[in-house]
Formats: sequence, C-alpha cells, structure tokens
Amino acid sequence: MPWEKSFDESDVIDQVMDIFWEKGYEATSISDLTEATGLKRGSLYNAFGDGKQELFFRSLQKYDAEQRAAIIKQLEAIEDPIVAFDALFNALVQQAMADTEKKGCLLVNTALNISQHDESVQNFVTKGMDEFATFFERLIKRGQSTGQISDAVQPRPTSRALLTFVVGIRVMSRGVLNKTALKQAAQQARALILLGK
Amino acid sequence: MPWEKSFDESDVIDQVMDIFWEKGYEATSISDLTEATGLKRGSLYNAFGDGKQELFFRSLQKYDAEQRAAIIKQLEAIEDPIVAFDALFNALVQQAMADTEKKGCLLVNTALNISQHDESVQNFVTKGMDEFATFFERLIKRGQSTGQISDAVQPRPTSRALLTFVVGIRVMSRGVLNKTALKQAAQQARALILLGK
DNA sequence: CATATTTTTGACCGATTGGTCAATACAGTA
DNA sequence: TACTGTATTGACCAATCGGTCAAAAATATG
Repeated sequence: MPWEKSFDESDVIDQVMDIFWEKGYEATSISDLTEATGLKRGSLYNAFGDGKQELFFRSLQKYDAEQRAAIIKQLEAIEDPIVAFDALFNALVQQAMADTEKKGCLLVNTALNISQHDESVQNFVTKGMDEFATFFERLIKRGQSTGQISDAVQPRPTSRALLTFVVGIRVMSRGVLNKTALKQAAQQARALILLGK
Repeated sequence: MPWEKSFDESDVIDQVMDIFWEKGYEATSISDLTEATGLKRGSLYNAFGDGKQELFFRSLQKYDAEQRAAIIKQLEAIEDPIVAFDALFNALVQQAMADTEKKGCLLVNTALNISQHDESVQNFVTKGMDEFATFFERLIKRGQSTGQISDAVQPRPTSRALLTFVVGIRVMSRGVLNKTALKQAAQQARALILLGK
C-alpha cells in the first residue's frame, strides 16, 4: 500500500542511545536527538510515539540486551568459575580504558538517577541488576561445588557485594580513578570470593 | 551604612543543597531554588553571583565539609582500625536506611556525572575521593602495624577498592538494593582487608 | 531629616525545552 | 492514472530555561 520508512529503527535507537549514554537523560534534548539521527522532529515522534521517554527506554533495553545480558551469557559459557570471574573484571577494566569519552555504563548511570525515571524504567534497571547478582551467585555456588571457592563464602551476600563493587567500578571509571588505580582496585575483587588464598 | 541581608547565606545554601541533592544538577531549575529558599530570582543572583553553577559548587563544598570530611575526622579519632572500619560501613547502611527520599550521596551523584561539570567541580570531587582513599590507606597501615591486618594486604590497591565499594554502596542505596541486601553486601567489605579471618 | 549604599523586587530578555500538526511527498494497489 | 495510506517536513506551540536590570524599598550614617 503506502510507504516504507527510509530508516532502520534499530539504527536510530543506536544513535539515540549514544547520546543518552554520553549526556544523560535530563541533559539530552530532542534537538540533540534529531541532530544525531538526521531525522526531523516529526519523524522521530511518528516512529517512536511517546517521545523522549520511549526513546530512552528503548535505548536502555537495547543496551541491556547487547551489553549486560550478552556479557553474562558469554561468561556463562566459561566452565571454570574463577576464570569467568577474572574475565569479567578484566573486561570491565579493558572497557574503561577503551572508553575515552568516559561514558561509563548506561545501566549504572541510570541506576544512580533511578528516581527521576518512571516505574517501567525503574523495574527494568532493578531487574538487570538482579540478574547480574544472580549470575554471581551461580558462579560462587559452582566454584564451591568444584572446591575452588571456600564454603565459608556466603553466596547471596557475596553476590550482592560483587554487584555493588562492579557498579562502583563503573562509576569510578568515569573520571575519578585513573587507569592503573582502577586496575589495581578491580583486582581486589578476588578477595571477596577467594578469602586470601 | 546601608542594609544587611535578611537571610543567612549558609541557611540558603543548605536549602539549595537539598534540592540539588534530591533532583541532581541538570534537573534543578532556578525556579526550584527560588521556591525552596523563598528568595526572589534577583536576590539569589545578587548574593551568589554566578548563578546555578556557583550555587551548586558552594552546596557541594558545604556537603563535603559537613558529611564526608566530618565522618573521616570522626573515624580518625577511633584508635582501633578495625573498629573504625566497621563503624564506617555500619554508618553507610544506617544512612541508607534513614534516606527515605533515596537521595544517596551528593558527592557520588556528582562523581557519576562528573563530565558535565566544570573543571573546578571535577577537581573538587576527585580531591574528596582521593582523601577518602587516603583515609583507607592510613587505616590499613595502622592495622598492619598492630598486627590486626595481614601484611599480604596491599594498602594502596586495597584502599582504592574500598573506595570503589563505598561508592557502589551509595549508588545501590538509591533504590536498587533493599535494606537487608544492602546490609549483607556492606558486611562483605571486611573480606577486602581481613582475607577470610 | 537627608543621603549614601545595599537589598529586594518583579518585569523582562532571548534561547531552548518537549511536543504537536497540517501540508506535502511518496510508493503500492486498483 | 487515480486513489489510499503512511512518511516526511518544517512551521508552530505554550512553557520553561538561566540570567539581567532598572526601579523601589530599607537602613545606617551624617
């Protein structure tokens, strides 16, 4: 019948995500988004009805799927839990070093400003965080079953502590700690599960 | 000669700080500030020349002096480093529980959005963070001299890790983790300096 | 009381905010 | 070719943004 869109929605979300990621939700204007996408105001609203909120939510969902969920899935494939553990924290440091714009992590950036978002975003953020903690919990239990991790480690509390530590790393990597300091800090995560071994 | 201000500058900064703390820098408008202080637009600009930026910077400085610096000074007075250590993390959890508005920590909130502030704010934030890390470092060295902390603990890397963990706690306390989860997580901080004792 | 000095006030500024909408351009169907 | 239904466009909206400024109000000094 009519006409097909001249752009790929997924591409647009990628571009929009970059802006939200870099500037944050509040500081991003619709004009920023039209400039980044090359789309006119009306086209954006036609394709993504509810405006800024919807654009942000879809950006967050895409980020979550491509970054957080993807990394977890990748780490799940590593059978040795300690190796997986080290791989994660090395990846965090590597990402921080590659992040020259100091954008950090969109999920963590959103978590800090969680109260200024609507309920759907809030739930989404806590769900993502929860899944991350659950991943750590599985890792610990697996390590305990293989004898690599002491039974003195409490899976749930420690998983939450590791999640908290990861979040801290992502904040510090936005400009507070330099590369070497960040690297040194990240390596200490081992102490939380290896208890001085 | 003329006329004295009808308000106390320090009181005004307190009120302004509350708004910045709750809503963040970007999301706070001058109207929010005039409403909170009861002062008219012009009075604010007359008393605090450079507008929003200066108001924020002075809020941040006051917060830093009254909260962060004050707590460190208080903890320095405790001679047993392990006791001081536990006191800090207990205080963090207690503050989080009392923080019904989920405002978190103004310094950490600013650290996450550090790139959107000018250089003076950036330097101030990193200076505050640095002092916090240095406090941890002193604590560790003191614990090692008394034999309470193993010499296997590396003071500098561990101090940075502890700072990172503290920052993580302040983010999580804004709504991601509930009280009990936060408490459990915070208790794991001991593992970073006690290595499984 | 008059004057000097500062605060206070509220109107005002141009720019930008998120969002709308009617007119126009377009492609597939009949 | 004419019609249909969507995409695109750019003008437009009221509201708000951070910030300015001249006039009015107030008080300590002379």
